[in-house]
This record gives sequence, C-alpha cells and structure tokens, in this order.
Amino acid sequence: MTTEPGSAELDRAELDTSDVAAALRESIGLLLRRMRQQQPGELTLPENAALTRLNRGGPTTSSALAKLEQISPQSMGATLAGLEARGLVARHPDPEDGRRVVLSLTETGLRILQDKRNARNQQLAAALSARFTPDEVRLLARATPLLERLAQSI
Amino acid sequence: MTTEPGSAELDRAELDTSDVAAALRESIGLLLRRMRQQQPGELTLPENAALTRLNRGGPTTSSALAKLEQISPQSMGATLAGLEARGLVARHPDPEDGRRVVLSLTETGLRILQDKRNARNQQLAAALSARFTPDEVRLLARATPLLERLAQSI
DNA sequence: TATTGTTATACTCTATAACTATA
DNA sequence: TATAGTTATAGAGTATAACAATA
Repeated sequence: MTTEPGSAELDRAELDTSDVAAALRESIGLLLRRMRQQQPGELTLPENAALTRLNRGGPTTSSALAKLEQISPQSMGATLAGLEARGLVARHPDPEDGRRVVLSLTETGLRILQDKRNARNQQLAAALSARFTPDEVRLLARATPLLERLAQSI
Repeated sequence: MTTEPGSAELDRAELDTSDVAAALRESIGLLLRRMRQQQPGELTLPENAALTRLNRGGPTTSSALAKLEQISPQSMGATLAGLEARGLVARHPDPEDGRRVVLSLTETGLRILQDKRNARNQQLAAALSARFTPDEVRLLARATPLLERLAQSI
C-alpha cells in the first residue's frame, strides 16, 4: 500500500486501480482459456463477436467490423471468410463503390447466434445457475457492460 | 424473454443466466484481444498467470501449475521454458523423485511480477482511474473473484 | 502400470507487409 | 493519393500424440 490509512480521497480516486487491474488481468486470462475450448461446430469467440456486431448494428463492411472489434482488417476478413463458407453471413458488393463489400447475417447465422442452448452458453449458464447466488449473478450482469467499456478504453 | 412478467422464481433461478453468459462471453473476448497486445519484454497473459501462481502458492511443479491454470502440461512447459530462459523462474530437480522438477520464482521474477508500473497494468489502471467512477471500480473489484470462480466452475 | 516431463506436429487467432482494384 | 479488401508470412498460445525416464 502506498497511502496512509484514512486517506479517503486517495482511496476513492487512485489507490486500488492497479490492484484491480492486475486481478482483472488474471481472471480474464483464466476465463478465456476455459471459454476458448470449443466443441466442433460451435462459434469461436471471434466468430461470435462478428455475428453479434452484425446483429446489433445491421449489415456493414469488414473494415468497419474490424474497427469495432479492435483487430486488424485482415484478421476480421479471415473470420468472415469462415463464416461465409458456412453460410452464416452473406457478402453483397456495393453497387456504388466497387471496393466495398457489405456483410449481412443470414437467417442461418441469426438462428445460430440466438441459439441460447448451444453447448457453450449452456455450460456457462449452468455454472452460473448452480454455483452462484442470484445476487452474484446480478453482480456479474452489472459488471459485464463495465468490462466492455474497459475494453473500449484501452 | 421466455417467461411471464412477475415470475420471480424463474427470474431468480434460471432466467438471466444464459443472457449473462452470452454477454460475458462477448465482453471477455473483447477485453482479451486488447489485453493481449503486448509491449516487447512485457509478461504475456500466460506468463503472468504462471508467475502469479508461483508467488501465491510457492514453488511447485509444471504439471501442478498446468492443472491450476487448466491448460495442458505441454503448454505450461512451453511457458515456463520461456520464463526460465529470461531468468524469471528457476528449475530445481527433486532429489527424492527423479521425474519431478520444482519451479520457483527468482528475485527477478518476483520483481517483474510486482512491478505495478509495467506498461500493461499502467494502461489498465489509468483507464480505470480516468473513465470509471469509484463505485464502478469497486463493482469491478467485487466481480473479479466471481470471474475467477466462474472459470474454475466450467 | 502410472506419473512427470519432453518433443513433434497442427490449429486458431492475431499481426505486419505487400499487393490489387477502385475512388 | 487514399481506401477496401486480399494474399503471404510469422508468432503466440493452445491442443493431441508419441516418447523417455522414473516410480
């Protein structure tokens, strides 16, 4: 600790953030390694992210998605190519700008995205239901948008 | 929503968990992609995790660390080999069991692990200080152990 | 036989660099 | 020149399979 006891202002403004940062880093890494273990046919993390963006924001280009997810256009292109090959997204050349290709969710893609019973979500949801109190689940639900904001802030 | 309004029991026990699960999956993925972008010389996520385990639990074997982090022994071995090459951990053959190799943190490793001013933690901590209210930081601090528990539950 | 650890190989996700086509 | 997208290549982190040494 680098502050005197009773220094409430420091406590509130500065004190804990690097401890919280270090703890977050560890828990995120651990969770990630578990979440990444996929069943064949399931959506991977980046696939899930791309489909979710298309569902939330409607049809858009690969480079726009890359900016939203903060990865390189090439990485997003690879993810989208896999999704297109499986019929989960469709590509539409932009008639007004020959360089652009607009991606949209197909019905299949929407169905798979919204299937809450897919193995991965079931497993996570089951753990939340079985091992966490309702208050704890609510706390996690409140923390989730903060995590997204944090990702956008760094 | 798949339940009637006013169904408090469903709300508490089951209703939200798959929504929370899906939202967590997205925010974890986004955060990960940001956290992973390393400066040269910084600790990677798995390196940080291994050093933290050694610091918390004291010297132990590679396979014990692999179980704690829920990755394969081979993956942990590769991470530890990199850490050893940089002098952050030391290997000690077990005189009582020729198969075992005990790993321990070196002073250099401890110093690097505890350096809260490393670029990665600074960046995260700065974002927490600048873009989040003290209440939000506290909420994240409370959520962190739940995330760890969740990782251990799936 | 079981356990600890290593080596070999491959897959996913990401990056940078270099290219083509279009504006 | 600038932008959208693709192709080529590389590196990190993970996995499984096969092996050696030790118990």
